[in-house]
Amino acid sequence: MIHVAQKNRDIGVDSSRQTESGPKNTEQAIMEAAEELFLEMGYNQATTTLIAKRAGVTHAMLHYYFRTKEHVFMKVLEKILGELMQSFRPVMSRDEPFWETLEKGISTHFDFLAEHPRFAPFLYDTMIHNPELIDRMKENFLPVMERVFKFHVGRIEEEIAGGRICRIDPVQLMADIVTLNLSTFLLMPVAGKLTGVASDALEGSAQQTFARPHAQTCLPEENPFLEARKAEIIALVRYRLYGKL
Amino acid sequence: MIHVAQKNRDIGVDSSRQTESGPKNTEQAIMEAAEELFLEMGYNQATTTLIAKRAGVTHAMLHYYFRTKEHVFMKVLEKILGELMQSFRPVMSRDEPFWETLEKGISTHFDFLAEHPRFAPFLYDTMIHNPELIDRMKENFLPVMERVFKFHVGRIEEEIAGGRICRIDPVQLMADIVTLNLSTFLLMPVAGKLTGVASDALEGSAQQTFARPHAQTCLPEENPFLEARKAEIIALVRYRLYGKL
DNA sequence: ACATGTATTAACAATGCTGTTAAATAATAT
DNA sequence: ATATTATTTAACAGCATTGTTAATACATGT
Repeated sequence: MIHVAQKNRDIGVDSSRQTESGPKNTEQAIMEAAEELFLEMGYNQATTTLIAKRAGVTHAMLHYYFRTKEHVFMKVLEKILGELMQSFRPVMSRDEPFWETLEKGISTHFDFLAEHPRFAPFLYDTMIHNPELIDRMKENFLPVMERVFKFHVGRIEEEIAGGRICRIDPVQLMADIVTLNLSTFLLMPVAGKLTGVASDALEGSAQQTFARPHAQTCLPEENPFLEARKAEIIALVRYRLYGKL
Repeated sequence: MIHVAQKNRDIGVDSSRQTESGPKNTEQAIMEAAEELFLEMGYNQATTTLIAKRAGVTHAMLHYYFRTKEHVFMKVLEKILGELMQSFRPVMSRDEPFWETLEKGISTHFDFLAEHPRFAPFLYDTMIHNPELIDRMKENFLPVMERVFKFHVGRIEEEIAGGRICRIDPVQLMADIVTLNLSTFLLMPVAGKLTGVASDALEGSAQQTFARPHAQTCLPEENPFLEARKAEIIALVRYRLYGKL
């Protein structure tokens, strides 16, 4: 195997002004391999040796560029959470009607998870097995999430006060939305195993988890199951708020 | 430390006719410690050395009674899944009206997860990181789960055909129910970390995960949050089926 | 050409994990 | 009492993992 960094050095690649994707210098090759493997297998299972191997680099290089496994992980997590935070920027408009905003919020959340199908399992796994790693990241991304959350809770409360939707605990409704969206990518792949039935409906769609490493994105528009699932989640919330028994 | 088996042998305890709970003979002490640790930390993190230590037994004893770590795990999993299957027995009556049956199904599912709060995280974790262990158990418990699932799908289809509920994909509805219930115990503890808000609402309730090992049960009746959550999930499904926009 | 800092390699140290084994100890049957 | 079987211990083998290090190759400026 020709090691990336060596190869690039041979052909005189300047690592500081790369534009295309794909492995460039050793450090970046390690970062990319690490992101893949951490998302595929979680922190504990993704060994530094494996990461180095996928990066096409000797194992010692990882410890040369990033002192420890934790340092690699923090860099990777930082990158992913940055993308997450960005995706929520356009949802915070007070100019739109309530339902349009809420639907856009649900949809945006769902779409982000669809575009990063391994993010939900990865995050959950990390919180369970390595909560200290998440805690150390909190300061950076928690305030953003909290602002989004409170924005929607506030708007729900306004609508209830105005009698335009049914009385409901806003936190419960947010819990409904968040868990339904996350579950689509967290539990559905596994649900088939439990029921023996849903697996047909899920075929080739949300079926990627840690166990199915290499599916990178799955957009609802291109995937009938995800499209249907997203519509169902929005329907659930709409009936809950506007349906009359 | 006085080792259980030794101690019990000293005082002449007959392991075959024990009735009370708590460690009896060495084998049972290992089983109980293993169940605790597997549920707390998952298969990979629960080392045989740790299990033996908690059982108050030397590490070699574990390999004497159960040849391998896998054998211990299979025994434990068998026990837990047995309890799961039992809990679903009373839900399969065709004599009740549709909504009563469905509500009972939702409630039973929710209550089982509430009584075994670490079961959902544990099962999910095992399916992600050690799917082969689950697969080997499939024959025993999958048919039961599948029968329950198909029973409800069938009844939903009948109700739709009779025009008594709105038209909806039964699999989607089942997905809603299963994921909402599971999520309560799978994602809620973690949701607080993400939003920074829900954590107040969850205080001291579903807050136990792998990270909070020692909470054994949490019944909805004794826990305002869980009671509210269960009611909300049932409400969601009811509005979805019977609500008019 | 040479000096200097950077990148890379291979080998190793330390730790922790699963599983084994030989010997010791206790219980039980005869 | 003695032989036999079941239980327990301590030590160890083998492996994987994280992280280190000493030596080497390369790049670049002078």
